[in-house]
Amino acid sequence: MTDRVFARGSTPFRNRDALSDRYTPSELVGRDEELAQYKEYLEPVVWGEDPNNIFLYGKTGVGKTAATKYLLSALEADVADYDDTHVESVQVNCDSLSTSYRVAVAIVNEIREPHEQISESGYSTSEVYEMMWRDLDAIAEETPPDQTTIVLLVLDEIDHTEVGEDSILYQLSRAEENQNLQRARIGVIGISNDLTFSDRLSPKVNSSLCQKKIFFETYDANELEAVLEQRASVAFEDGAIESGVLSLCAAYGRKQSGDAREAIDLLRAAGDIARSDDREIVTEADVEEGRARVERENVVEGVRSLHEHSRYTLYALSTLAAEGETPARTRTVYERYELVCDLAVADPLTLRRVRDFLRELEMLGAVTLTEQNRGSRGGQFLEADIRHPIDVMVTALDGTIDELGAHDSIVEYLPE
DNA sequence: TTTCCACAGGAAGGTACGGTCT
DNA sequence: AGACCGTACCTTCCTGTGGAAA
Repeated sequence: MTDRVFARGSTPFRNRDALSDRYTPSELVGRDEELAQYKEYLEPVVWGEDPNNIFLYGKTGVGKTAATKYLLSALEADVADYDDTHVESVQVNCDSLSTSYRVAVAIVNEIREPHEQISESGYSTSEVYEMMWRDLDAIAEETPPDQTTIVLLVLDEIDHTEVGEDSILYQLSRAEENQNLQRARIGVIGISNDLTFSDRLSPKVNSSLCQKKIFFETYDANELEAVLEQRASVAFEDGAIESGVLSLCAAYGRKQSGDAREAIDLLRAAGDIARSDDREIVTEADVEEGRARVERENVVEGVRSLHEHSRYTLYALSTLAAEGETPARTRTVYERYELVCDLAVADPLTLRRVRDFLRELEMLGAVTLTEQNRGSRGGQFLEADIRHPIDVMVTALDGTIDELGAHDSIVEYLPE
């Protein structure tokens, strides 16, 4: 009777979802100045006037997206009380949308119903732009003719998109002069984690899209702790958090350049550890363990979604590490990589390509690369090493190792 | 100060693929 | 079916780099 697999035991959580990405707190802590300014810039919308284009910038996890969600939902709700104006927001995250074409497709698909979605290829760029304008205008068509329709287009992580002439940002900045829209009035809210992004824009686009700029200051230690306290008070039972836990998470967030999201993720991971241990109290030790676990999980998850040959590269480097041959220069890694390709019965790609893989793996946090320079007796080169213990790499690479067989050097690290 | 090493990584161009349109 | 489109993924070529040595 008692040997069930799942059971609810002790938990420190009251509402764990309050620590999720999707959760919008009822009040934003420590962002008073930014919110006041933001609100002022949105004011014309309340009056049914032409909206400002607004540009938010600041490091990751400092509340830009949260502030936007919070203010826009309030704005949409409050303007609904005035029957001469209708506000609607269209939100698109440009992460992984590196081309204008894809951003435009994403905007169209965001507006359209699921059964009318368009595919990500096949059209010309100008066709997609036309669809975009038509769809934006269509939002206004649905409202009574005497109503002013304002569409706020939120482009989150806008710094991931291209910026050249004819780019989507250029198109958006000229919507008015080109009379692309008949009825709808559009305001663009750009959100960037890259502080220098607006410098990359042409002066024309810059002055139009970055009409009103708001800089989101990095959270200082106090603000960060206040943010955590607020979330924790919703997420955890009273007294479930040992003193010191929050400041430890906050310190970690500070280290990640004031990133509240990282700090919150860490707090959640610590809570998860306590819960899986069937405890009601979260300790500082849980935070430490959570930190290691979060980092590992990111790597393991990341590696799974990598390109096949990128994993071969990591496999090659891991075997070198197991033999104590790291740090190893790119050339050495490449030679081992060629052996791995032999195992895989695959043609090896070029050295140039493997260099790209190594950089990619570095971004993921799986690999460290160090620049070396031995002058005229060796020149410049990179040295690579794995960033986590070999057994973590073996876990991350399990599918690949199953497929290719284990290299002698790593056999001892394989799970039973 | 100049030379030189050994590579890093940008640029350009090719191919294959999954799409749409007529 | 066949013309076109945008993109992922490669290769090839080549310029730039920074410190040790002369």
